[in-house]
Amino acid sequence: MKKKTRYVILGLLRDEAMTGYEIKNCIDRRMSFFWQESYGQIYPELNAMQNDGLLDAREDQQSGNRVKFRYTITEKGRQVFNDWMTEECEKDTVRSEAFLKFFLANDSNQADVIHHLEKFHQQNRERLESYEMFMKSFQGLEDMHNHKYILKMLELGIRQQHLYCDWSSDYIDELKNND
Amino acid sequence: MKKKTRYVILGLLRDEAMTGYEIKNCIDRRMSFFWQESYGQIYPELNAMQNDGLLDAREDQQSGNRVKFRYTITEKGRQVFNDWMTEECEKDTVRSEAFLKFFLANDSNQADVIHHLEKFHQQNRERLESYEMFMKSFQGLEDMHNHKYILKMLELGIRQQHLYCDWSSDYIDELKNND
DNA sequence: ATAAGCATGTAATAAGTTACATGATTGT
DNA sequence: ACAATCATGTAACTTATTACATGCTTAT
Repeated sequence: MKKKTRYVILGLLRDEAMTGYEIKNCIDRRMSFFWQESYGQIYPELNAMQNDGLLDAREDQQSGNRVKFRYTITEKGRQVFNDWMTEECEKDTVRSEAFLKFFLANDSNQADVIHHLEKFHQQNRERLESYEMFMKSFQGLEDMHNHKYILKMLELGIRQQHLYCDWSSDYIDELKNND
Repeated sequence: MKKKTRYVILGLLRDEAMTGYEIKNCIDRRMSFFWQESYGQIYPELNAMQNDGLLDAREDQQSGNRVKFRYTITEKGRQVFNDWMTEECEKDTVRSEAFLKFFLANDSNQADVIHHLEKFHQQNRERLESYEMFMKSFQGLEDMHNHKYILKMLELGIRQQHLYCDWSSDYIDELKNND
């Protein structure tokens, strides 16, 4: 898959100016169930995008000789984002080691499968809770309409987490009662 | 994520001897919702694994000067696979361009979102059908028990596809009725 | 004071895709 | 005859992760 780092950045900056660190954080906290980016992708890309005129950087001088950059999207940046929105989507790339193990297991691996299922269940419950908190943070907001698209994705994320939790918890019971 | 190519291969070869081409095919048809591998990963890895004594190759001489290799797992290969089964799972890596667009959209992209949702719905319906066919191919088999683990994953895959289809179809209706 | 989190960046390494090259077999 | 699918492999390229380096700010 072609790298999409610049579109994620552009998409997030449409709403508010952000630093590279905040961008990374936002992706990790809110988008982790369908996307990830590392600092090694984000920081060089921010510089390249500024170079291409897609972003403006506001330099926040902190005390000492350290600098902090808060980026804003330019008109050209909005254009590039909207052009990408129009393009066809490439196929997903997914790699889940847990699913791989679940799929390839046989009876000789039952104990390992139960262990991985328990971990899987716990992680998905935690993620579910964090999505529900994020969802609640929207409740009561005036400009709910502006967040319609995020909310719809969040709804899907929550339903997916429910599915994963239910499935793994039933599966654990089945395997344990089989002995 | 560390590459897992050898474990996928090992896992598939535990059940039956396969060629590299068949391995790729199997991953594409049955495991695509949580895993993918390309020929550029599979063929070099098969040679490395043979070198490491994890596989034996049976050379199927075809007419002409072409050769075809059917691989079998060795005892050492089974050991390596079982050791991996015991290891903790790394975090998933997922990249879905469609989800990214759904999440980052706003009203100015509504038409694009509807288009991508329709494509998304269609692709997921097709995938659902192919999983249901694969599921049916197990029905009536004597050794159902041996496929318990695959069936459980298939069940999850089918439920996930249902969720994606239902969600996207509702979402399309919502967006269309909003005009 | 000190730990956790905020903040930016690069270089080395690893992983993964794609295009290319080749040719056999099977079904229509 | 022709197309689709079976079949193997490599080289060039792109993408992504990780470890390292540095130092500020905020809350306890």
